[in-house]
Amino acid sequence: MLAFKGAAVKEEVCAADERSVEVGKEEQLKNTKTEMDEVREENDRLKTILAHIIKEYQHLQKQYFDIVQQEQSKRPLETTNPSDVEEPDELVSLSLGTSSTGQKKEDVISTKKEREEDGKGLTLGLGCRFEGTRKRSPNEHESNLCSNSSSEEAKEEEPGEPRPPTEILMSLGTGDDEVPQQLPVKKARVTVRARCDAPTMIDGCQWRKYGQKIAKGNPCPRAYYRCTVAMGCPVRKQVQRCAEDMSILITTYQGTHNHPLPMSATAAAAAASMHLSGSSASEQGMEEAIGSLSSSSAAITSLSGLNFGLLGSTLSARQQSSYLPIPSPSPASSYSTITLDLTAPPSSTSQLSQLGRFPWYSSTRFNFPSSESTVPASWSNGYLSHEFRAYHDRPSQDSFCQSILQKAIDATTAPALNQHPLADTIAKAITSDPNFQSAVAAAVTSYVGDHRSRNGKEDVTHGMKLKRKIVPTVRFDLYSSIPNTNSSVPHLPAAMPIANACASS
DNA sequence: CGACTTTGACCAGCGC
DNA sequence: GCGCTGGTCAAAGTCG
Repeated sequence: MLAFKGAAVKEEVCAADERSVEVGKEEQLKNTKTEMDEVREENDRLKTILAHIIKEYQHLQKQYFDIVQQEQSKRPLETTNPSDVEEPDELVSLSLGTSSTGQKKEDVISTKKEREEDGKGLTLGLGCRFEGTRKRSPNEHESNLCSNSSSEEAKEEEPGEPRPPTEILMSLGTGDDEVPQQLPVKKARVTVRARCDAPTMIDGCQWRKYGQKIAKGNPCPRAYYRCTVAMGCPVRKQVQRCAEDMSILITTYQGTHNHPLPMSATAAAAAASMHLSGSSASEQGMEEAIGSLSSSSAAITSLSGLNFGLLGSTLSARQQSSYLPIPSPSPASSYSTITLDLTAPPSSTSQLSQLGRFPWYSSTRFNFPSSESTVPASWSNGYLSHEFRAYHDRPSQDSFCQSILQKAIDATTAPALNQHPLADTIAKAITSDPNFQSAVAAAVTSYVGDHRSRNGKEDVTHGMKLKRKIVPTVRFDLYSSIPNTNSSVPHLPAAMPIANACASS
């Protein structure tokens, strides 16, 4: 009897176990389904983003052709009136860097050629203009983010041969891939410092090593890589370990991608743009320049690159070569270097307290508890998914990131004593993702590439070179759209609030 | 065998 | 003009 009872109890226990197992399986199934749904939603969202990007691209292309046509129709007049070439009104309206004539007044010794360069500054000339608040040497004049275009053109251009705005416009954002046309130029560079054990950071692009050299002041060899994603892509990167801390990998990007970025890198760009856009960049004149552009969606979306560029220029205005605790690759060079320091130890408000001194630098100086920046397969879609979900998990992404930006900006403008624990907390939260370093790195590549023209290739069909400066558009689209979890439609207007947030500084 | 890396040579820019 | 340095080239070597 007892034995029977015992058997019955056993059976009950077994049944209970089976039920619990079934329940567990059901829950697992449920979770899996939920995850699948999330992935599906995310996929849809990405599709929407892609569609939007394409749409924007087409829109910009159309606008560009319109401008080309307009310029072509005006060309005869311009050839008879060289003064127009020096300061083309339309360039001013389109130029992010020529809106201020005050700058030219400051350049007492500016020659005609220099003025021509100013006229050519256009989008990348942004930095030039905002650096106008200080005196610059001729060298410095080239050494900023705008130098990509302006200095290149200055060298490409034969002195005394002012180009009509059309040509100037065409050559803007010139791709470095146009080797035959380009002499060695001074370019904006972006340096990323990150703790990384791998020889190089995985940033979504393919790189081929083409050289290695021992640089002065650093026993660690510097490796030279070029982008091999597309044939003739001019983007280069230098990788070197920090002499003081071998675990820190210093990656310097320069050049312009002449191809669409891999999705992973593009996505990373979006992720990082969120951070990079949030610095103290906006100045009044900048806003005005932006305003002259903001009549089109292209202009709006250009804010991204604009903003970024401005960040760099703002930075360079205060600190050429910005924050470089390591020996600068080329002290004598007039490169404008933006440094993203991703190596800061976890801490404290003290970092934000530095914002006032190094707005750009500090705005990107978030903590990365994980020292591993190389994430195997991190740039697969899986990573993408992870990355986005990480953002999505946060409520109201826009307000979230804007809050961060705003806080960072507040910290920038506030005295060091007036610190923002909230901002710090948020900064820590958003950067707690171990993949973020790679995200920023990829963003940098993206930026370096996007900063000027993505399609620097010659458009033979028009018998002229099409050098468009539209890529920041794409990146900003991503920026403004990806973080949004609630809306499947990229909400471009988000660009403006963000820009405003920057402007608020 | 092709792609990639290594490494010495070469070139250009800069300072003196 | 010379030397130093960074950056790039290209031949040779390596790897899968």
